[in-house]
Amino acid sequence: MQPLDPGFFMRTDVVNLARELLGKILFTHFDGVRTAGRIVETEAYAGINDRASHAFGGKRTLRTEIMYLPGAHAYVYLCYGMHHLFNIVTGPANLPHAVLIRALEPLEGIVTMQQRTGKSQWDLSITRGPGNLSRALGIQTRHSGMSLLGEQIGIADDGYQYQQGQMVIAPRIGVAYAGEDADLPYRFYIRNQPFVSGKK
DNA sequence: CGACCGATCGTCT
DNA sequence: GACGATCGGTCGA
Repeated sequence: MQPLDPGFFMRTDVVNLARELLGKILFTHFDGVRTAGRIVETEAYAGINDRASHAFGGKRTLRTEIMYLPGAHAYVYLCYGMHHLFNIVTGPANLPHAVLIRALEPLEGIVTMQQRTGKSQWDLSITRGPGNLSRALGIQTRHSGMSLLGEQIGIADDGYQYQQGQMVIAPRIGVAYAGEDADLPYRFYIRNQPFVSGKK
């Protein structure tokens, strides 16, 4: 178990990067409590030329300014008024690329995850879907802009690697508003992995 | 199964 | 004032 090379987050090929994040570990360490899970589903958001990206057209607002930070920062925003969606900012400063983490296989702190999500029994939905996994790991919009190279939130590598044949490439979910870009093959997930979101 | 719907609120126009 | 990078429930076939 070791942190990723910081240079990994500075790469400009966000789509490849999203695929390579499959199998890595997302962890949080808040108030002495650690929770972690293996990333099994991601989506790439390719900056100013991607109609599905909050930074499309070079849009800069108080919220999206975080996307323009250099790589290895968290971009967290509130969706539908209730879900905190966690993204990894990638690339150099002022290249607003990001990878949305959509699902995890729980690894550590499962009891804490159940407490945070209010689930009394084992349930696949605990880290299935971007809103659910953020709740399980305690990630909120107040963490937007936080470094992923510190103690509290980060990406780790335990050497586990999925085979190419286990990875599925697909269009992103919930971006119909993006016109043609809604069909871009920017979603990556592990075949037959029960925590992967989406229908069936 | 699939389609639809309500919850809920920060952000931007 | 409108709108979501969602989720979980309901309803009908």
